[in-house]
Amino acid sequence: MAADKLLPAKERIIKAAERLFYDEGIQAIGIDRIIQEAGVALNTLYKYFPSKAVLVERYLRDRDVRWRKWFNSYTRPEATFKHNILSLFDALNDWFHEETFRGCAFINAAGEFGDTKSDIFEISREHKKNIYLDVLKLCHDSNVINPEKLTRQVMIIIEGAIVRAYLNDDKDAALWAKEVCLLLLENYD
Amino acid sequence: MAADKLLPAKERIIKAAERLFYDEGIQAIGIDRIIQEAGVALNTLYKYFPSKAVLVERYLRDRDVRWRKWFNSYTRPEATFKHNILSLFDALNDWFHEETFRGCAFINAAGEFGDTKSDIFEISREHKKNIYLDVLKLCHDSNVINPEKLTRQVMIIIEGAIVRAYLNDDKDAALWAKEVCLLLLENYD
DNA sequence: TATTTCCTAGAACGATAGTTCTACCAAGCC
DNA sequence: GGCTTGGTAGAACTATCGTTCTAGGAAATA
Repeated sequence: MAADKLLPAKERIIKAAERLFYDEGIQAIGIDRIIQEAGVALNTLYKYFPSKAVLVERYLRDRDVRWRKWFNSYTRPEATFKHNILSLFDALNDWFHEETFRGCAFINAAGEFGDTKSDIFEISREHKKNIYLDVLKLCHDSNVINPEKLTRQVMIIIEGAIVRAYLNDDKDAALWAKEVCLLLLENYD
Repeated sequence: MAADKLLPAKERIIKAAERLFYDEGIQAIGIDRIIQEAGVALNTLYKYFPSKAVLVERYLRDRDVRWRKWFNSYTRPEATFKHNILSLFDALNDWFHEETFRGCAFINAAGEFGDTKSDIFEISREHKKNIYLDVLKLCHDSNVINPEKLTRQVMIIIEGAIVRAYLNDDKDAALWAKEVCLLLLENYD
């Protein structure tokens, strides 16, 4: 409907799909809703994306890159690894308070399709692994004995905060999580 | 197909629906699959459940009760609250190592439907709140100053472990989580 | 024997949604 | 002018799926 007519059609499709998929779920959104929201013809969509599945993949892969880029932007190379890890919870806190927050797109996608649609599930797994690796890189800069273990525990706190913020509507979950993480970082052997 | 013919039809339907919904997702399972798995006729299903939505609700409500009953069975009234809370992670550890583990049914359901199908989303929210209240009750038996805050933080660790165990295939997530929780309990003001 | 209850088998309806097809328009370029 | 490119509009095909309908069987009860 009210899509920016300035962008080329393909970009408008991607933008519309992303918003709708995240807001209302992948299976809940039909092609019709997407072309309506993007303001393009049905033919145009199928010209750029041969099937809905391809568009969904594109949505997830794009979001993986963009989300992590945004997430990591809260860290700085010159800061201590403790400071950087704690900063991630500031990112979460900002996210949770956004009007558009509707949980983790990948947890939701995995919930929609499970192992059955293995493509989508695998992308979700990769996303989670990618975040893990990003955090692991932060820990590697420290003199922590077991960075893998620490990263796993940090990731547990991060994922838990996301779920709580969404399903328990606890928008301050990042604050409580940050406290726990601080405790973890200070008491780490 | 190979359903116990001993149980009455309604029970077989519930059992089949539960297994299929949890294993493959709610939207992924059609009525046909359920009646096939339960070994009942289509008419029989519609006799007991006027619509799929009703059956889904039944599935979720039943699972909420059963899951929490199982979860709480790891605690004992005579034990200290610290011991009881840590025992919850033993429960999670057992769960994660089950062959049938496929994450939290309610996180998955919420991911499938989002706020759109508000009934299902609300049941998922209630489930999460119920667990929170169960844990809060454990904390109330202690002399902790701020039991609500502690409970929130414990819940973050629990939810995080579940997500990690599922989406990162980290079956030992409960062990790392238990360590974090121990740290939290020992350093609590 | 008649009747009710519980169940089965399978066709059929109706809506939705992904996908394809036909027809057409406007702009830029050779 | 003719051709390609990129787009629109909308009908139509196809499959799936939730749901309803018809017909009938088997066992218990009156």
